[in-house]
Amino acid sequence: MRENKTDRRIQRTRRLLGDALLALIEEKGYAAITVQDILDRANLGRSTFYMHYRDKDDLLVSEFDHFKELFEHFESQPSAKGRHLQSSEYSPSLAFFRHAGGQHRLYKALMGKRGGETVHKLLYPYISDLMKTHLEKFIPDSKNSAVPREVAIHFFISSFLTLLTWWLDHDMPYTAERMDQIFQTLTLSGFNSALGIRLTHR
Amino acid sequence: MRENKTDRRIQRTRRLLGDALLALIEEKGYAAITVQDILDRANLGRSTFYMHYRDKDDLLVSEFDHFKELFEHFESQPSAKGRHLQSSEYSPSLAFFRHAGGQHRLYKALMGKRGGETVHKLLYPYISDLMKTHLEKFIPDSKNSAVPREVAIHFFISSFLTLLTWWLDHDMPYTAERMDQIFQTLTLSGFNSALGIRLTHR
DNA sequence: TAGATAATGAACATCATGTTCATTTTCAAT
DNA sequence: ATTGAAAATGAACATGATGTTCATTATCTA
Repeated sequence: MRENKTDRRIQRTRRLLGDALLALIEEKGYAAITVQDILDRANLGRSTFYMHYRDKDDLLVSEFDHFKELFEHFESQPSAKGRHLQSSEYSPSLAFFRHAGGQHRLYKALMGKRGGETVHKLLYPYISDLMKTHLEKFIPDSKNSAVPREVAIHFFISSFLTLLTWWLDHDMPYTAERMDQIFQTLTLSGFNSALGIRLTHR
Repeated sequence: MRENKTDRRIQRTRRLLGDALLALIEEKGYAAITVQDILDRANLGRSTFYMHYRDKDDLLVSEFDHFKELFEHFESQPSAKGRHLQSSEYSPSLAFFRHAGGQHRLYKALMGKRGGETVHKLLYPYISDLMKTHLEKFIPDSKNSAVPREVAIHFFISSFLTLLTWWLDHDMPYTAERMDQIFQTLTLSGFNSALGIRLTHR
């Protein structure tokens, strides 16, 4: 079958472009990268790029999609490395920290400082959805909490992203487990007193 | 004296450019703005812009400097509106929330989502310095805290910026005092258990 | 009124973007 | 091995933003 081979050829080109992008993000930051930089790095012709992607952002988005696939695959391993998926104790934050530990390069390029705004605009809603689903279980409907529910959730998600980014930008000086524990220590009691609930703090 | 008049003329031009920039940031976000946009909005000639600023970023930085001047002036009013400067209870976060309330436009353009990365790179160190000075007083040297001091401080400052940004982007649905209280509720207990100290929570 | 300084806008060189197209490479099918 | 379809190529091009230059005009002080 031709299709398989052709696909492989296309995938190879795309991977070259994606790898070049990731490497360049680490070197000079996303904003400073030009399409020509990517082409030079990947040793590909100009029109090749536009054959696969609309523009620089489109390539970045496809790298982000790649990250999502990897993460979701990682998550779907029932208990591969992770005894972290036992229903009641499942914590999306720990899953992210763990996965990031194994996918240093991709995570650092996308979520580190040098990744830039575009990624953040994709990342926030993605993590937000995951966390919200998780949090919904714990948050009561109480109207008279000390802090508006919306603000507390935003705080919680932003704190996680802040710490993940910090960790990656500092070359992961602590284990994923320690980072998650730090995250929980910093946010959980505030989150609890804000909403008048108690999340289990492992 | 000639200087006064000339200065006034220059200042007028600069203000036109700055105002145009701020308005455009609110409309389309900093990244999407072109120098020509600013010129059209301000009704000025192309070369006039480059007579005053090196590039778009230079103009933005000067707006940021303007913000700092305003804030420092606001802070130096011994007790203008604020009984918020009584030494022991002084809180930089409340000062910011209050000042932002009175300078909605400038703050929203600079610190809101649409302000972009450049401002954040200026803003973080600025707020960081202010807060650190404030925090130093409370943080002991203890080496065996639950969370590395560096991480806790980063968390604290980032949380503040996150909430300030959220507040501005949502058109300040709460008073400055309420926002500061929210900020303290969300962060202080975590910060305390992280470092094993107790900040006074007004 | 004269002299100095600021503002102007047209023209220009440079650079990145995204498109087009004729040509070449690659590979599966025969 | 040959062929034909899909993919890769790179030169050429149009467009639009950037930042500079300069001769001219406007503005204000002395």
